[in-house]
Amino acid sequence: MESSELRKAGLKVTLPRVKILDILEQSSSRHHSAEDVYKALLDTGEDIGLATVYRVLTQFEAAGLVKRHHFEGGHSVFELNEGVHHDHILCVKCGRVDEFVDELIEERQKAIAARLGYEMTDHCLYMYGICSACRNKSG
Amino acid sequence: MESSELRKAGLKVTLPRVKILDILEQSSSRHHSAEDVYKALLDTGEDIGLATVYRVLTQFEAAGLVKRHHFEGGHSVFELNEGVHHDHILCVKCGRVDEFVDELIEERQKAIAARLGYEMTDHCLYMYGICSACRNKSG
DNA sequence: GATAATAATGAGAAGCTTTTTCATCTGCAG
DNA sequence: CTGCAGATGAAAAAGCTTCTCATTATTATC
Ligand SMILES: [Mn+2]
Ligand SMILES: [Mn+2]
Ligand SMILES: [Zn+2]
Ligand SMILES: [Zn+2]
Repeated sequence: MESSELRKAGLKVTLPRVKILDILEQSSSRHHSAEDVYKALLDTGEDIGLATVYRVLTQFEAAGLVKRHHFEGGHSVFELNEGVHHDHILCVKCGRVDEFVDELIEERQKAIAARLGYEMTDHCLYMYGICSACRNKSG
Repeated sequence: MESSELRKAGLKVTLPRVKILDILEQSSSRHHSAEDVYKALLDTGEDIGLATVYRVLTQFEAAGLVKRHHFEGGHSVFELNEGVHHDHILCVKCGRVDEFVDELIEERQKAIAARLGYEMTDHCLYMYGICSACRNKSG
């Protein structure tokens, strides 16, 4: 239940927070912009302000409930934090997103950070390309 | 000489383009925001508009003269395109940037894209951490 | 269940980076 | 040298995100 997750995260259980968490958990897609979430709220008849959506998503991020990404194009994209790190590959034609994990890459990254004297706090790997569906469509 | 590089890229040799290319080539740092370039122009007494800086950098990117990156924080960062792909690790305290290439990671990325059915067009790996200088300073 | 203290919300204004508009200017082909 | 396509600068606008502040909701306490 959402309310216990919110309480566990040290957040008051308010209607906007419950509804936003609900959308993140129930939606068929994993990656949402703030605008996506806002529109989904409107669709379900909830009258929640865009400023609140941004605020709540930022709080969820601080609480570790969601992860924020910066896919090409500048704006932020959020997804539920399931606790397992993964990276992304995006189709530049249709916006499809696939996720993957590669332990060998993760290891190499750690080694590189260590060699360059950094204590790594975060890392992200974005690949961009044309998915097979889009290649079949447009040649 | 800058003018021949510009001509080779199919761009008219104008004062703003020459000066901006000059800054990218002469500056001690490799990675510049549009604002950085604009300020550097002001410092050298050139009265070139910020809109022109953005326009020219975007044209340079299209011409392959520079690479654009999106480091954490949203705004674009530009560097001269020396033709060799590389990735970046950034210090979240002081903003230091180091560059690296890892052939093994590059290979794995290609394999992953192929496995997921993508024809890769671009990829970037960003690591964030605390550099050794900053760790020694603040414990 | 009612009350008070505290935190959250919504609407709109504002902030920041980047792009667009448009009148003026400039590089360069002829 | 001339003329014109293309480039420029200033200001306005766009797009995403954050801030402000008056109002409202939640939660701890009685
Ligand atoms: Mn994901
Ligand atoms: Mn670089
Ligand atoms: Zn696609
Ligand atoms: Zn540092």
